[in-house]
Amino acid sequence: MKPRILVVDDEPEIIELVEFNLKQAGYVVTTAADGAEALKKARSHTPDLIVLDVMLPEMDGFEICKALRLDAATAKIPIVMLTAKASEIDRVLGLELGADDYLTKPFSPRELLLRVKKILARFQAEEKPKEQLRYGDLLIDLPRHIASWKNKPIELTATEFKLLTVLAQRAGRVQSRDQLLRDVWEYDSLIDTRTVDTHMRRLREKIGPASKHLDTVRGVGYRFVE
Amino acid sequence: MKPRILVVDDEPEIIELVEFNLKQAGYVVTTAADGAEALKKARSHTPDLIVLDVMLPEMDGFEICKALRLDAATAKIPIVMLTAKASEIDRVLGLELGADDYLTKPFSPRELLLRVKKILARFQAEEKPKEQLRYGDLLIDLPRHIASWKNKPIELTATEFKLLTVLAQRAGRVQSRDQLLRDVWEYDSLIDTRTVDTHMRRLREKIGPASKHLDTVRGVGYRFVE
DNA sequence: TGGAATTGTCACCCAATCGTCACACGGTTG
DNA sequence: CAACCGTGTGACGATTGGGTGACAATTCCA
Repeated sequence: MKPRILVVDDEPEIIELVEFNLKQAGYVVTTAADGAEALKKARSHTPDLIVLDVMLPEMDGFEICKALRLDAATAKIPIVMLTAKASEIDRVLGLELGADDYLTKPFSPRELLLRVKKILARFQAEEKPKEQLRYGDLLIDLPRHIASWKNKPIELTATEFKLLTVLAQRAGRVQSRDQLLRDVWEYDSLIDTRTVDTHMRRLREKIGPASKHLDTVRGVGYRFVE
Repeated sequence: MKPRILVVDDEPEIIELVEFNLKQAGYVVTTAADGAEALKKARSHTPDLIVLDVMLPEMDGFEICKALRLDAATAKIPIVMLTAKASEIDRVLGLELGADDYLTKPFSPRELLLRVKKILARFQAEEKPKEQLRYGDLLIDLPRHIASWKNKPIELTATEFKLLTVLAQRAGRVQSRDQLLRDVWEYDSLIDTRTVDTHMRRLREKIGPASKHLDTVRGVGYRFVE
């Protein structure tokens, strides 16, 4: 699963440069041009890391950083700040803002990649994602990529498995179709299709009795219930 | 409601000084002289903030800090560290320990008060948009998209749920029909319909006894009362 | 290369849900 | 006391959202 990175900058050239290099390196990149957009996307996409320029119109990087830290949904996302002045560094890394790393402009793409990689490694090591999810007779084994019901394996395709996994990992919480399209399909969806529904149907067929875990919440999305 | 502060130090004079000043400033103060006592009181009192000396016999401040962070019951309590050496500051504030602020000894009471006040303000601001709303026996769980009365789930449609949510989030304040149309239906219309009324009726029917929370304010709109 | 498996999209259908209306009710006003 | 206004209520037709089957495109794999 590729790490997702949100890049926040108002200068299109910088965005392009950063986006290109990060994508090249195998990350999934979203971008935002201002504070409001950044906060919104940080909330909805829950990226694994945020690259944040200090110099922004309206709401500056400091404020965005603070706002991100205050929201439980985004508080733990590591932040790399892009700053023009060396004098800002203390503030950036300090208590008040708590960014996780910084780069002074101009910076080399290689350098950025190094930092990003380092930080992601640190944070990934920190949180050990569960390798197995068990709900009653349903067992989902992430590394083996196997789901089973009463110890009998269920044949699932890659997409179906991922869909089930994403839902199970957020057990209890309703996931909108948009969210699922993003997290399972890595679309930046604006399109309206029945794709999610169809896959839910196939998934339900295949997992048979275990489909009691898969709730439809009309008008909202789907939910995995325990 | 006065914020509660736990002060941990082994020197009686310091304790006395700090306690006096904090009480003077309107805080409720508890004290602890060693690590074991500190952890115990942090657990049982769940203070809003902890003032923690680094230099302690047996278990030092670093260890206490770590222990506090590891226990879910105390992990989120902000900590102000008292430290003798400037060289320790990095470690205190760093990822490993994650204290929220520090003071180097000797410090002035005024300074301590300032820090405490600042941090408490920050954490109060953090009172984020809640994920759950509870009013007596009525529970509204936003991410799960479930409302329940005395732990028994209430079947609500998407619109009804949103209506209830919007009213509950603005509990106490009257919402006009126009406001509700905007916030729940995302209409920008000035049209005059009985839509809101009808949905209020359906909502009241479904939530049964909990409808005592839903007031009609004649000529104005509706209000959620606690 | 060719057949099988997988995937995304579409058209259709049905039930749940929604918005609206006509009317009933009750408090308010003159 | 009667007209009036605002809200509650019951009913109904329209709309919507999601399940379903089918199909073509794509990928996979031998």
